Amino acid sequence: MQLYNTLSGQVETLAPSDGNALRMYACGPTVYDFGHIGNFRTFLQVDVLRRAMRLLGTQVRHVMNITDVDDKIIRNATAAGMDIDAYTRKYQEAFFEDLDALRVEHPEVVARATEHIPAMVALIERLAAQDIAYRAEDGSWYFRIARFPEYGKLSKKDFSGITDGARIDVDEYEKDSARDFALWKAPKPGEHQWETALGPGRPGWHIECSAMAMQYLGESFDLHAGGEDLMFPHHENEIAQSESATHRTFARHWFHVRFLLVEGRKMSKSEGNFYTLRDLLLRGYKASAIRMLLISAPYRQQLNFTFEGLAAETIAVERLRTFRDRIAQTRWPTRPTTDGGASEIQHVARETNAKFLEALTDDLNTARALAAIFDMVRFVNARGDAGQFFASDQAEVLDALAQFDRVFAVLEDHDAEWTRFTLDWAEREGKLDQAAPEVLATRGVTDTQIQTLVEERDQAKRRRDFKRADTIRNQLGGMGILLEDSKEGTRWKRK
RNA sequence: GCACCGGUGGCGAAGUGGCUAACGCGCUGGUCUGCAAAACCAGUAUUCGCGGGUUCAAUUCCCGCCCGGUGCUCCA
Repeated sequence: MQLYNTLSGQVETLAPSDGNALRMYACGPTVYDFGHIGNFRTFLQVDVLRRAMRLLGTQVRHVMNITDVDDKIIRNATAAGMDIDAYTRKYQEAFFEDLDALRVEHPEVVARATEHIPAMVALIERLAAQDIAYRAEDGSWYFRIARFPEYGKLSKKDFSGITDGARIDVDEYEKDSARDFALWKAPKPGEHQWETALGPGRPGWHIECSAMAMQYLGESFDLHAGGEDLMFPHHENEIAQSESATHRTFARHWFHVRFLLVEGRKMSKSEGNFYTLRDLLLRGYKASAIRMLLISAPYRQQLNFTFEGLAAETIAVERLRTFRDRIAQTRWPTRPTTDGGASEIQHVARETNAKFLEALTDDLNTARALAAIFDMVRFVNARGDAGQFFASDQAEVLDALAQFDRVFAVLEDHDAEWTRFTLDWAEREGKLDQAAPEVLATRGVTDTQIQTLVEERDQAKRRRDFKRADTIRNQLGGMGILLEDSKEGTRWKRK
């Protein structure tokens, strides 16, 4: 795997340093609200990376944190009159449901900040022992940036002008240098706090990732991932804390996912283009199409998320599924002459596999990987139409699709389940009015009902009662069902 | 303002110092079909934000400008 490393600014080989599992840490969500598509682009790209590594035969030990205590959580929980645990639990559950809907593999370890306070305290004490961490008058602890000359090496910033000792009161905390960042925050009245050797309070934001990453992956590990915004200050601070404490390289490889645009603009609530996954599912977009769109452009590219694009990916996913079904379900003829060698189609399937892997290992070029698959689809479909596809070709083509799907994970159709799940959720939350009418129309329709109508139409077709057959097709169409007649019978799918 | 990314057809996007500028979607025409759907075939950017430069040759390298994004203390 050749992967761009933010730290070096170069594309480098990514491999486990110890020859075993790739040890990777990815910054997870702050659970104060439902995840939006921007969050999920990052989680999906990390998913593509870990799936690609596994496809290459590398095991992965992936740790993800859940930030379940921070300013926003405290603010929102207080406003809701809730304990922070009760408040964050809801969003944690929702987060994992959303990951499942998007078929994002769960990390091997999920680490909650509130469950790792002792590890954070120990790390701060380790820094305090070197006088790198210091306690301010109010009881907060800060990291002395002047003691870490390499500060800025990840984000390529020059902080050499930072002077130590100048007392600047930039906010309500007192610190020695304006750039010094909080390791531990003294409690404010009524706030959730922990009694520790450092005094009462709660952790600063950055310390959790350092402490938990090192707890589960060791002081030095292979890869650290996150959204591009986290590069500074979050990741820079993690490096400073960790490397000051251990005098070892924290993470060797840094993976940052570029932000997406929505309809050509940055996504923000004030722009009115801010979407959670659930918003999109309620509008009738399929989870698989959302996954496909968010991973179709390479992670270093600023993807422009549009509804037109989402509709396009819905169709693209459908085309791949239709192709897979066609190859798998058709009774293909036996190859007339067998010279023992691989057929042209078998060659194409193998070449597709090779191109697919080559694209992925080239800095996760998902766009090129997809192009390889679609080239095969077009070629094989054409041969199939021409009667030049044989039963002996089936396995290798399906193999290529399977390999593709180990990374892209869009061929299995769980879309209707997740739409139904989201509708049930919306009903409980009193948000059903946000669902698109077409989505609501499909809601009560069961597979059995559809099957009955499909059979009735087939019978009508057999007695050449096309008027009746078309009536039923229209009826099904109104229920969001699309029919496909073929020699093997009638297939249906939800739009 | 400073730093770093990016601007490729109707939309999303790959890519390269010189071969017909991938792929997906859309659109137009055709084949197939009871009609559709699916699938296939053909067509759909003389051109890669704008201006200048380097070069035998630039979309690809350099400079300037315009536009978008990110960071500059807690937003994936």
